[in-house]
Amino acid sequence: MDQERPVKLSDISKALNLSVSTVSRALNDSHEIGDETKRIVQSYAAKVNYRPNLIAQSLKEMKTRYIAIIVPEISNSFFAEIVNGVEFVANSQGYHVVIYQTQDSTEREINIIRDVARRKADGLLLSPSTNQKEVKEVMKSTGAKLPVVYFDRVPSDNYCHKVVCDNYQAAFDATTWLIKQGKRRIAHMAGPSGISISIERMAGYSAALLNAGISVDPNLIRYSNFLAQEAWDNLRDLEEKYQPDAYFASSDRLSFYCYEAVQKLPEPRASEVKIVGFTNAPLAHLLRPKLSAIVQPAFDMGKIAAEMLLNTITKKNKDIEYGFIKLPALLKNTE
Amino acid sequence: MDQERPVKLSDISKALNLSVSTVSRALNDSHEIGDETKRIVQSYAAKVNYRPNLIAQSLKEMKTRYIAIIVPEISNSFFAEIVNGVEFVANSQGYHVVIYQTQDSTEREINIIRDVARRKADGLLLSPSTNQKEVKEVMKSTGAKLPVVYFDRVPSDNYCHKVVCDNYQAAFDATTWLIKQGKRRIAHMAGPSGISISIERMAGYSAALLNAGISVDPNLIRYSNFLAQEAWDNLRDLEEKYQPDAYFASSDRLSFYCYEAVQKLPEPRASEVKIVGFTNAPLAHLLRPKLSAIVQPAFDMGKIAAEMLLNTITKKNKDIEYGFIKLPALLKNTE
DNA sequence: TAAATTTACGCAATCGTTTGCGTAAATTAA
DNA sequence: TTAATTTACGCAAACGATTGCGTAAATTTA
Repeated sequence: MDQERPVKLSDISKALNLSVSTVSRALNDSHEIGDETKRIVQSYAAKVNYRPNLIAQSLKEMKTRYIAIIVPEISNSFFAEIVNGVEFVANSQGYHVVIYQTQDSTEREINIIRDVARRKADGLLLSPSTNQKEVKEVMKSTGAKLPVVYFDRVPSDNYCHKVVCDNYQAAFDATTWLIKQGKRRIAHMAGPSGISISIERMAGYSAALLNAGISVDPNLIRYSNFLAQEAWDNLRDLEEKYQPDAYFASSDRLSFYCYEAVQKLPEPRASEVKIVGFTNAPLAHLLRPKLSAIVQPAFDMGKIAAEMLLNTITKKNKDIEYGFIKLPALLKNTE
Repeated sequence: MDQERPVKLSDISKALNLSVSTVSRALNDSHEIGDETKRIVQSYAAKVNYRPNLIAQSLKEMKTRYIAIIVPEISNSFFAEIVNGVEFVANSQGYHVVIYQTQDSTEREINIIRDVARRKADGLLLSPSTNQKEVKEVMKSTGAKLPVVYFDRVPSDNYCHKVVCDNYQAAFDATTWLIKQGKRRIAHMAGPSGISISIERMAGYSAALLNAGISVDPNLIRYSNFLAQEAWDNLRDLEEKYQPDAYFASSDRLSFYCYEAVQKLPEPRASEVKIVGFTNAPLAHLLRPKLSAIVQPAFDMGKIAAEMLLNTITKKNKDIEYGFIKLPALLKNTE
């Protein structure tokens, strides 16, 4: 039953003295093939372990039955959980998921999008590190009609599918909690300015301060891109000049940079400065002193994003209706 | 320059009054096309943003220019780093990497291997959660001649490409270090029995004990599969009955289960029991008390595995020469 | 019983490329 | 000047599957 090369339809057709088209239809259980013939073909195909060549199928049908997801990095637990949610839904509907990493490089991101288009993925889940306009340009220039669902970092307009968590509320809650702990000089380690998550988290942070009668001090707000050096420089500068009594960190990485920097401070500051940050890392709750965490419902975000994408892929009526889902994020590990 | 659907060769050929074959050859810089024609075709193709359809190319050439990597889970830093190493090499050679997760399910693993074969990946990097024999069976039944490089968990025979770290030495060093810390009742939390890494790490652990004149106590050795519950049960049982003074954990997950279990113990045990475990998690070094870590050179393992795979893919002479690379792993975070 | 319909299959085009082969025209060699 | 070669292109098959259409034979209908 083993063979040297994959069995194809014409192998079966020759062996059974049937035409290729009959074999194809028999395997696809077409009504225009006799029951007896079907039985013969199907059992023979099973015996020789026939598997349709997916490339040929894809070329014919102009469908690949796979969706792509582009994330900054897979080792980030937040994105890993999203991927898991996506796979959960996609696999259950017979789709495969191809994961791409941009490592937060615009160049890589654009190349990947081009490649996804050329390989004719049926859809794309995207959390762009890049300028939104540029992404849409690239997408258009491929000429592909590639359905896209944005998640986490999303465009500001309403002409696209989006899945996010309630960044504003989460940032508000986190900052408010720090204030309740008696903190007043709360630094905000923000991600790159200009992208949706940074803007919303900043807004929540500011609102919480103002709500508590604390004015927003621009000196305590630092934007960092994805390079570790920039974050470290910001942290050192903050410690030297302003000595905040708490940090609110806007991403997984920034949370850990903050945590590490604070732990290196001399006591008693090291154990007095409180930190709360966005993170889905399962190890975070093992840290002492605690790193309080805003945990996003990443798995669900992935599930929902995949469902939206597959819906638009398989939809018959072409009138698009853009979806915008916002899920709550929870503050955890606050003793 | 934008268009509604992707431009294909025949679009260009019509627009320029040339045959499709001439256009194809011109774009591929064939010597049998005049310089002037080439210039015209290439500039027009650039103008209309022509990108070859990779599915059609793949079907024609029976090559897809992508390789697959199958890992238990991507959120595990060890595997994430391996993937990064693989992508580093593969991308530089024009290959794309498709990542699959088995979540340590045999069923998923087999389905994925089948799918990889059907989609005609040019090669496969595999760290099987599954019975080796079964994996080879499945591979054979697809009829695909799919080059494979195993990494981390590898078959015992020498008729395949393998990349591993020196598990024996690392386990020996880790155990020896614990002994030097004055520990005698060192428990070993091992992974599933029967797979290469478990066997080798167990051997290193035993050798270190014997080397120090300590007999190996089977009660202190616990095999756990990938389910958290099993590990927790083992840990509770160990604590109730034997109260080891140190733990040597054989994987990322087991390390953290151990760490968490120990931290929950009443003092002074919680701070006296020492733990050393295999982990590549960047957060591990932030833990206090320390979690000493055996760090595998995951990025390099990924690079080497990808190089081996791409070599066998692109090799002209068909006589296979199997490679077996073993890299050292380092004990870190031991103050 | 003749006509209409259904059943069960084969032929050939198609998806978008690549490539072996054929062939005029242009060039070189004899 | 004629023959041999090279240049520069087009035709058509191929990769492996799906599918519209055509058509004998079998069945049903009038």
